[in-house]
Amino acid sequence: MAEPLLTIGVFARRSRLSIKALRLYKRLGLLLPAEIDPQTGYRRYRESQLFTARLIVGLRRLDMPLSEVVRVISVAGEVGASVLTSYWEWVERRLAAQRELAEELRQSLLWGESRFATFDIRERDQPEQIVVSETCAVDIAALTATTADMTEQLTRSAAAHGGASGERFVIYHGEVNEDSIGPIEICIPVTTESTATRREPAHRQAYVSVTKAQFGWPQILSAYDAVERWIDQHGRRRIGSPREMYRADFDPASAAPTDEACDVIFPIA
Amino acid sequence: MAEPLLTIGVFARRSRLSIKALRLYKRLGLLLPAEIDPQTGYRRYRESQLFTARLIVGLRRLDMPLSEVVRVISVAGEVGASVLTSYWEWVERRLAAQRELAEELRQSLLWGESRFATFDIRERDQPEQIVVSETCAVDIAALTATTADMTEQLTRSAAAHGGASGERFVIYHGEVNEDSIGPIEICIPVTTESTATRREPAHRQAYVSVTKAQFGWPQILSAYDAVERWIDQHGRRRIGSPREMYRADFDPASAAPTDEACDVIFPIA
DNA sequence: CTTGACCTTGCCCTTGGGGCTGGTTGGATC
DNA sequence: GATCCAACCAGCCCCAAGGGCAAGGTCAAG
Repeated sequence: MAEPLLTIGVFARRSRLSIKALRLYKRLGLLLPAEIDPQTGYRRYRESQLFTARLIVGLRRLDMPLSEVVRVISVAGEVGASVLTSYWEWVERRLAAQRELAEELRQSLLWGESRFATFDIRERDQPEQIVVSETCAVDIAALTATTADMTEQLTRSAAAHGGASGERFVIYHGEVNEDSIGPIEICIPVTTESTATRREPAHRQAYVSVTKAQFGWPQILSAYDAVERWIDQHGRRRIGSPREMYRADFDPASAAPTDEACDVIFPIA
Repeated sequence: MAEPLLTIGVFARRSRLSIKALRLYKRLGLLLPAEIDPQTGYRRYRESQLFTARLIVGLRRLDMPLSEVVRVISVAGEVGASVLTSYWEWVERRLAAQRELAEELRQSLLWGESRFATFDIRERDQPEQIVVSETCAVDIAALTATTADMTEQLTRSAAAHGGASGERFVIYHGEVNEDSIGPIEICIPVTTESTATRREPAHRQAYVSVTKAQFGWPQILSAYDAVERWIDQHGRRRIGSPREMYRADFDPASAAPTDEACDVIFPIA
């Protein structure tokens, strides 16, 4: 016997989707009515479609975008479950980062701008360096993984050039903002020159040391800003892209929030 | 000496807000330029406004709506921090609920519709009851708290009418959906009639017991649906609003997932 | 036959901007 | 003084994921 067909109103009530949503999902091909009366345009749904509809309700309550919902329901079963799992892991990662940021912002609100004053900007001369380097463009999500990868590669490369002779640094040639990072160049100083190395010219630099607590995104922007402000106020002039030099002995996992993680550096005239 | 004014471009770069966002925030009164050239319309920002701008960047990264961001930055300091804190608590609460739901959905994807078949729908006669009751409309977020509140009130009221003579139940007179709940009526059966009581007439009812695991939102909808389907398929007819009757011995904190939490009930003809 | 509930499409609204266009302006150079 | 380009302005349409409403067609009960 044929499954009874439900009108859109009944289907909406029983699925807890709105009629508007059902029409949208039909347009998007997400949940197609079992049949559409060619005369009247009335939609009819099968009762068995309620399962899919409820699944969509649930996934939307997780704020999963419809484009991803499509992927889950079109390949239901284990594959769909794995899409859901990886989406949820993404949500949890994002939330963990936001949670840290929320705490930072709370402190910032309580202490006001005083945090800005605590930066201790200095200047120094940086002699010429021979470096092995690699340039790439990544977004902020992939930043950590990519730099780790590239650092490992470069460390091997450095070994072939007399070994690292200083601490690695990253030059941010392009704009660094929330969802895209201009080209970045990872450099490791080495002792021996070759065709695989380049010379980073000597220059004077203004810099500040930032702690692990100040190192995250976007907290570190305050450090950049403090240095830029210092440069303005002290009549210096920027002459190159900013860079970050990492402490070799810094381990994000074990470091205390007040341990120094890196220097934020601007070359100046 | 006067603070130097920054053009919108410079201010955007240093705050990491987009020019588009800055223009929007001006329209909304969220972050007003220090001055606007009456001839050219060029905006100029004070350097000190960078602090606010960065705060906004951070709050937006927490997905805080601009309407709430306004509240934080307009009352910065402790009050702003408390707005942030309560927003963040809301986020965490929401995420905790979503996390549970995600796990439910994962199971659902893996097991398919088989979960539907496990409902054991029955019918029974419900004799007339004398009840003390209270009706209100709440949204789903306040549902738990409100019902707890009202239950407490009614329990006291019931004590004045001979004490509770049965298990409390809630009649859902209106549509129950994600962000609004039609009027709900909380009822406690009592022994003694008075002007504060009403009679709930005798009727036959179809019902199913749901476990703690099925009790959450929107999982419980499957139970409602199973009963409705049963009613259709067995030629019965609904004659009233659905209700949930809670087990007196059910404690959400200590119950196992398979413990029965309540009955989902539809009066039938 | 009428009434009211239900259904259709279509248009504009939301949030927080992004993208693009066309028209000024500012500062530097020729 | 002329030119040139980068920066700036306002204004328009676009996104997701629908909500609200209007104008009109359909269905079933009384």
